[in-house]
Amino acid sequence: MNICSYTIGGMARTQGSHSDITGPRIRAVALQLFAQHGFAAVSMRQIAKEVGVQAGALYNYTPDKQSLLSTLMEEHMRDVLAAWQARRVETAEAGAQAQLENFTRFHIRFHMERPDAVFIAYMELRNLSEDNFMTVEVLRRSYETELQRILDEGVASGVFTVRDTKVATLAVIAMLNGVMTWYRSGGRLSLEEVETAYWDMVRKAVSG
Amino acid sequence: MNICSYTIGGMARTQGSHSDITGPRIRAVALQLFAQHGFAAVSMRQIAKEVGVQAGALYNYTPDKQSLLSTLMEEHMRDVLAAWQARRVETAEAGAQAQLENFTRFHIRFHMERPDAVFIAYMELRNLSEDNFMTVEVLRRSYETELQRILDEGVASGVFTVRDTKVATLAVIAMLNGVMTWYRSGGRLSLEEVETAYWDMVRKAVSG
DNA sequence: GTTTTATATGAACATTTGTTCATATACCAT
DNA sequence: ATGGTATATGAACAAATGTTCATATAAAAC
Repeated sequence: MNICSYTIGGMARTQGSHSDITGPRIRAVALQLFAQHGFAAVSMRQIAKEVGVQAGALYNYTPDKQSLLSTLMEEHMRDVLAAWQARRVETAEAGAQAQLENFTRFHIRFHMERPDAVFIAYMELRNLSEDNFMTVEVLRRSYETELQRILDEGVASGVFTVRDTKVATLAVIAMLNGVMTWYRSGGRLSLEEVETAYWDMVRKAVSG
Repeated sequence: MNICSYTIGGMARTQGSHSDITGPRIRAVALQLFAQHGFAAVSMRQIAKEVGVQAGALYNYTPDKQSLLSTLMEEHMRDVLAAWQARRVETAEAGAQAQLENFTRFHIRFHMERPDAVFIAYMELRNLSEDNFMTVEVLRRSYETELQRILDEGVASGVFTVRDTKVATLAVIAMLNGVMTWYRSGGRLSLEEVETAYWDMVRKAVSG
C-alpha cells in the first residue's frame, strides 16, 4: 500500500551497527587523522569515510568537531595520570633516584605506545575553547607536578643538585617527549636501549 | 565619453603600494597567523585582511598557499644555519665544552627571538609537499649535525661521556626547544638565567 | 509478533575555501 | 607630458566545509 517510498539502497540503520563499536571507532579514526594531518585539516567527512559511515552519523557521538578533539585530549591526559598513579606505587617507598628512573622509563614507554595521542595533546591545544583548554592544562600540570615532586624530594635529600626544579621538570619532560619525534621500532635501537640512554642523561643532568 | 565605467571606490593599485613593503608584510602576517592558529586553520582572506589588502593580491607574492608556508620554513632554517655559522667562529679554536656552551646559549637565545618561526618549523612539516619537506629536513639535519660534531669531538677528547651522540644530539635539542613552550619575558627568570640553567643541565647530561 | 528505541542515511543549508582574471590605477623612466 | 610596468581591486568559480533534519531501518524489549 505504500506506493511512494521505494527504498532503492539501504538508507537507514545498518546491520550490526552498535554505538559500543561505532563510538570507539570514530574516536580512534579521528585520533589518527588529527595526528597525521592536524585538526583543522581533517574534515568530518574524511573521518566518516574512514569509519565507513556518513558524516551525519558522527553527530550521534559528538555535539561538534571541537568536542571530538577535546574528548580525545582529556581522555589521553586522564590515561597518562591513571597509568602513572598505578606505576608510581612500585617505587613509592624508594629513594628519589629510583623514583626518577621509574618515572623516566614509564614516560618513554607509555608515550611511545600512543604517539598519536601525545602529538595531539601537545600540538592541538590552540584549537580548544578556553574551557576545554583549561581542563587539559590542569591535567597536564598535575602530571608535571608528579615529576617536580620527585625532584624536590631528591634535592631535599641531597641526591639531586638542581637550582630550579620547575625549570628542570619542564626540561626533562621536553627531552623525553623528543623521543617520539624520531624513534621508530625496528630501528637501530630497541626501546629498552632508548630508555636506558635517556635515563642516563636525565640522571646526570639532575645530579651533582 | 566613457559612460559605463563609473568607478565608485578605488579599485586598483593603491597609493604607496610597493612590493618591497607588501611582500615582507605578507610573510610576517602569515608567520604569525600560522603559528597562532595553524596552517590549515588560516585562510588567505584572513592573511589579506591583516595585511590590509584583498586576497587576490597575495598571489602576486606566492603561487599558492603552501608555497607561502614552505618559504617561511626554509627562510627560518637558513637563518638559523647562517646565524650559527657566524657565531660558531667565536669558539672555533676552543675545546668541546666551550663549543657546547656556545651552541646551547646560541640556540636558546636565537630561537627565543623567533618563537613563531620555530613553532611553525617544527609543527607544520606535515603540511609540506614531499619536495618541500625534504628541503627543510635537509637543513634541519645539517643544523643537528653541528651539535653532533661538537659532541663527537668532546667524546674523542674525553671531556664528554655519551654512549650515543646521535641520541644525545636529539635529546639536547628537544630539551632546549622546550624552553619556547613556557618561557615568557618578564617572568620569574631572565633569559640569561634560563640560558645558564639549561647550560648547567646540558653540561652535566653529557659529562661523566 | 508488536512496539519502542537506537542507529544510520542522504539530502539540504549557508558559509567558507583557494585560486583566477579582467581591469584599474599608481609609480617610474623617458 | 607620455607611455610602460608594477601593484592592487573586486567579482567570479567550483569545491569543500560543519551541521541539521526528516526519515528509514535494525535491534532490543515486551
